[in-house]
Amino acid sequence: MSEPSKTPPTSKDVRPGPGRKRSEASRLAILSATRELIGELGYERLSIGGIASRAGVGKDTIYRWWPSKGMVVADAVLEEAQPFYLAPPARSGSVDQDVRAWVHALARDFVDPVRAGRIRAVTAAASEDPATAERLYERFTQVQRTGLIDRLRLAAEAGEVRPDADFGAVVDAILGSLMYWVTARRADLSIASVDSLLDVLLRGLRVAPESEPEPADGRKA
Amino acid sequence: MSEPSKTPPTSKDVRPGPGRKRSEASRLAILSATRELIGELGYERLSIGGIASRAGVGKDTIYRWWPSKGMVVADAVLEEAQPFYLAPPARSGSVDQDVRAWVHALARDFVDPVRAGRIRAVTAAASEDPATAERLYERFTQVQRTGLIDRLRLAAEAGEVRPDADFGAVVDAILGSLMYWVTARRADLSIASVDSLLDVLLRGLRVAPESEPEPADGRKA
Amino acid sequence: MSEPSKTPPTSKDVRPGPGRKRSEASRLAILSATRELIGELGYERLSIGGIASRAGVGKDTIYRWWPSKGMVVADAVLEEAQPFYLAPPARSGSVDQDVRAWVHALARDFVDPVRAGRIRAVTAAASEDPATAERLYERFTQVQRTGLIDRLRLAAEAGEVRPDADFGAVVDAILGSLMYWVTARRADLSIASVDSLLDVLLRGLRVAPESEPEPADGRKA
Amino acid sequence: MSEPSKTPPTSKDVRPGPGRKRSEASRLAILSATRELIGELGYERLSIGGIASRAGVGKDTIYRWWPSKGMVVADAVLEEAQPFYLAPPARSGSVDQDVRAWVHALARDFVDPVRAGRIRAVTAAASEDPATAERLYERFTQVQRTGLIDRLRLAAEAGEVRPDADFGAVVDAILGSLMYWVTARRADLSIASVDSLLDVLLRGLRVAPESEPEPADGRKA
DNA sequence: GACTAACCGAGACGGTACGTCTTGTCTTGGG
DNA sequence: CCCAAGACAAGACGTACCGTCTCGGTTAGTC
Repeated sequence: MSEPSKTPPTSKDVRPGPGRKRSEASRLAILSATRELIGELGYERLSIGGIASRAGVGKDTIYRWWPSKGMVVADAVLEEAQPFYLAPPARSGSVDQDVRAWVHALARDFVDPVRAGRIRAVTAAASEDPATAERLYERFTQVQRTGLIDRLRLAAEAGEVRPDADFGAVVDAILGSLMYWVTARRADLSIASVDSLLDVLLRGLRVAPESEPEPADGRKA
Repeated sequence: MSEPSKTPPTSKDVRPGPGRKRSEASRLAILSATRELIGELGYERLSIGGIASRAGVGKDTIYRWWPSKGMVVADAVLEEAQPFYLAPPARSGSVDQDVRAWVHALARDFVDPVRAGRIRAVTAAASEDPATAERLYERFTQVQRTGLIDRLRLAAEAGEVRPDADFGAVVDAILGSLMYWVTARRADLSIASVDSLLDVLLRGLRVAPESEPEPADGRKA
Repeated sequence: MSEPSKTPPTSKDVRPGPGRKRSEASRLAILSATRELIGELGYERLSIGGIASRAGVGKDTIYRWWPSKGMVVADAVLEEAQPFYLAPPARSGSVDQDVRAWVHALARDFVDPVRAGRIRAVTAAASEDPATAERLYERFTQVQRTGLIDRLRLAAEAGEVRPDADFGAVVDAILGSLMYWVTARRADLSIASVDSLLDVLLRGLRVAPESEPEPADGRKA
Repeated sequence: MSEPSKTPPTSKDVRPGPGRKRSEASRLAILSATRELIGELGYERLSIGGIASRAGVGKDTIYRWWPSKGMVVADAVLEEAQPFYLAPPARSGSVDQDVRAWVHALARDFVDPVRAGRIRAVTAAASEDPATAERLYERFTQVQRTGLIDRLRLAAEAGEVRPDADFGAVVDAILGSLMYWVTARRADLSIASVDSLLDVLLRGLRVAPESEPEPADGRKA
């Protein structure tokens, strides 16, 4: 979940060669110090020097393995990310049940102040460095997005939801809402609101009970 | 749209007193230079000194009137924000038409690279300074949010949409999606996706055609 | 002792014309505030803004009448300089008595901590601004120097001291010693040391008791 | 003549420890740039940033090793101070010859415009910062003072000069005069004046040729 | 008694320098 | 070759003053 990002020793391309091996202790100390300092200072006031000093590590050891502060933060947060929401939703029941259960689990995590702080840190990191954004998207967002989309597609095949909806847009609305609540609105992310949004979305996705003639009016494209 | 932020001369509480008056030319030069530099450098590489130098202004003149880089950016962007999406959606037709028209207009703005860059800048500013976040929320997000919510409430009174939905959550899903697309996903915000999301949401909000028995299953709270 | 230095209303060249007259109250407040702040902060940490604020005066009122911080300090100190050492030494006795009495009076002033602080301030002012140095030399040092030299010349005419000595050099040694003690050596200026120096100098100036054959050896030029 | 002033590695108290060593090249570049800028701008208009920029060095490298502008100037000037006047006067002849030779050498240095400029700079530095004054006194003035006093004391033992004079006061008059000429009087320091002062002082120090009864009159203490 | 010019307080202005902080690189000595 | 320590060049930070420039408001004269 956080191998060297700069020179990833992908399998065999690096000869074991002479020289001291990378210190796992240092790597862990750096990521752990980073998580601590995110909690104490937030992303902006975090500094590479501060992490090195807290971790009892030379600054160069950080620069040797990570290209930027954002990447360190990304790895630090990813390392402790809960595994359950990197797994796709269950397929054992109705879409409603499965999606709701999965989103609830994620939302509960977002509600925790420590986790929310890390989400904000990681968001700030992404917003100032495209490479970090890319990494986070690949390793975090995309996994969730794909999992949810696939579950919806399965439901479509099962005839539970309309097959012609843009599932990507729907999933983005769910994940975007959560992000929006912990970053932009900084407010009370309530489980009730999440639930209510899911109500509307799932109802909107449901196959028309009869021959409802299309949304009809107001469509642009 | 960008009166002094530090000592807002709220109506009459500031006597015209002695001393040179604030230079409107400087204020405009600062905000204009800020917008230019956001486009050229992005928020992170923007510096107070750089703004001052580009604007032909002393750094103190910036620090005298704004408490942080974020606030300068907020004012710079707010000053040129289009007025139409600070106005509420029209009430002249179906909810579908009115909401769609309003969201389209906003989305078209988000698609413009210059505007999108400013949105990202303003988002970064908000994510590193709560005071800036607060200002932006008050002056930008809240206005839009309230406008949309009120339009939905009106529709509820008119029997167009279900009155028991959490309109706040729905609106946050719309605005959150847009934010999410220009910041986190950094991807192609397509009008088609926006439209598709609106389809699902509006359909989900529509009053049940008959005695649909409630979402029923999977509800948590 | 401290008329306007910038635009000295030398007699008649300025028509009395209409317009408000210079405020004597402001002038006094400025010089007085300057003396206070010299005591509290020393010359280096003194600022024009600080003087203006302490004096309850606009900065421009200072800049209108004085060209530099050094000049304000010069005037502030000159205004309260004791008159006795701006008068020449008495001519009522032996050179020894007259010179010693005059130098004692001056030295006693230099020993006072407040006065010594002002001397140091004025010295710093002179060392950073030639115009201030010039003004202080004219109004302070030169007066003393000329007075002492004249007294020694009178003694030479009276046959009390050797007429071929360089009285300027001797007087500079006296005044230079005092300056040196309060500025460079920052040490204990003791009246005893002054006395001892005067012993040596006056003895060295005394006419040779008999046909002493000249210093003879070691002369360079 | 200019080891680190902040953390002087006095012999063994600093373990050689890990970490990059202080760059001698930077140290020399800083002191050399300082001397250049003293000549071009004078002490007052000298700035740390200017020194750093001229030396091709970061500001921090200056602040790391010197506590103030004054100290940098002190080290810069001390480093190129001529060694001869930090050595005591010769003891190879009459006091007259030895003292005169030594003072001439010093005075010739003071006459040189570049050296005089440095003396003025160092004086200004001392006058605005006690710590700098202390350092300069220890490393420069005190050495000269002690050397001269010792030579006079030796002469006293040899019966060349009166043993009861305050040699400190006499030496201060010599050194003070020189300082006074280059700083306060800003005037023509002429070798002739120095010589004349030495005439008077040395004559005044000479043992009374016969039973001269004491200065007698006018003595205070 | 109005006019008018200069002075005054206040304080904003464009600048320069400050001393601190952080960045990313380089160097040293030890493992 | 890795690592901790830490010096280095670069440059942004926010503060303090500089000396200049409006602002209204206040005094004197002169019409």
